[in-house]
Amino acid sequence: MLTIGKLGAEAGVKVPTVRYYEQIGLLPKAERSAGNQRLYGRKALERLAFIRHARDLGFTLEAIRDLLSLSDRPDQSCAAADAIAKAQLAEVESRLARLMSLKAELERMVVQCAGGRIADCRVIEVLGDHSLCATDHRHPEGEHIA
Amino acid sequence: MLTIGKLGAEAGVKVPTVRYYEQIGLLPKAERSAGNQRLYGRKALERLAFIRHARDLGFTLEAIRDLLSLSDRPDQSCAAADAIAKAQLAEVESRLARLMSLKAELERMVVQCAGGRIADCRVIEVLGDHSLCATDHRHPEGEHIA
DNA sequence: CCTAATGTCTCTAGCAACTATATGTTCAAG
DNA sequence: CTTGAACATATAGTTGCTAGAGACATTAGG
Repeated sequence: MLTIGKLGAEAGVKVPTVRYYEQIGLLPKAERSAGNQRLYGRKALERLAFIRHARDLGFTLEAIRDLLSLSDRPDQSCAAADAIAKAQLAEVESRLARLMSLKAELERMVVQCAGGRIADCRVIEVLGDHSLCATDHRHPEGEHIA
Repeated sequence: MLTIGKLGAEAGVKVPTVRYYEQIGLLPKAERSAGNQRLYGRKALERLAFIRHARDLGFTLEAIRDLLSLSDRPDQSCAAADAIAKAQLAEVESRLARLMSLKAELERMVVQCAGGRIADCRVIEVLGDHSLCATDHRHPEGEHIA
């Protein structure tokens, strides 16, 4: 049996985060020792590693909640899990596309800064006037990049 | 003079967000009409557009605060603005790199899902076992992608 | 066996950057 | 002159944690 600290270290998750996951119901309530400390077995470690890994991949906790509830019922079709992963992939792709154009714009901003005065600063100038953009970053619905 | 709604529409920023920016001091306190409604001129619109655009580029409000205070004193060197933009560029590049490897992994996850049962689901399997990753996404310091 | 250090417990509050909700006031159109 | 949209304030909620306070548990050293 692992204490919360060992568990966190094994899974690469901080202790308060583990408690937080329990609090919001992503992890089941842990067994307790005689002295009221949380104790975890191998199953909890696997579940936490799953969560950690999915977070790394950019899944939201809500998506992870869905994936976990799917994997808790292993005899159903994998279509739902596939759909979640595909949605995640689509989101990653769109973030990628946006970031690439941002990178291009930032590079344009940065090149010409050779110590001039602010008044001539390309950075400030570009930021002040959207029409100088090469690409169009308008968002459909208040969506901002993270 | 524009009311807050027109201003927001012009700049592509929602009304509560404009008020929020005023509250945290990114925008100066607006003039008020006889009936206590905020009124904005062209300068405020430009400042808001600047903020909006910088947010689109992924700058934090703190970075934007710095950029704004730089542009308020236009006779200094543009080195500081350049540094902020370069830091932003570096961050964008690192996000890009991570996202590209995530994309690859998600694609690997998704391909093999042809309606099998959850028990054999590649999505769940890959998420459950980090060792199946082609690439290594471990973070140096608890840093998670947004 | 005792002590000191570390680890754990709960609870609350804070972070970014907004967004939503509730309740009330002002303004412009018909 | 009335109605309804747009405005005002204030508070609380969102996501995914992180940090702090103050008290109890456990473990390693002497």
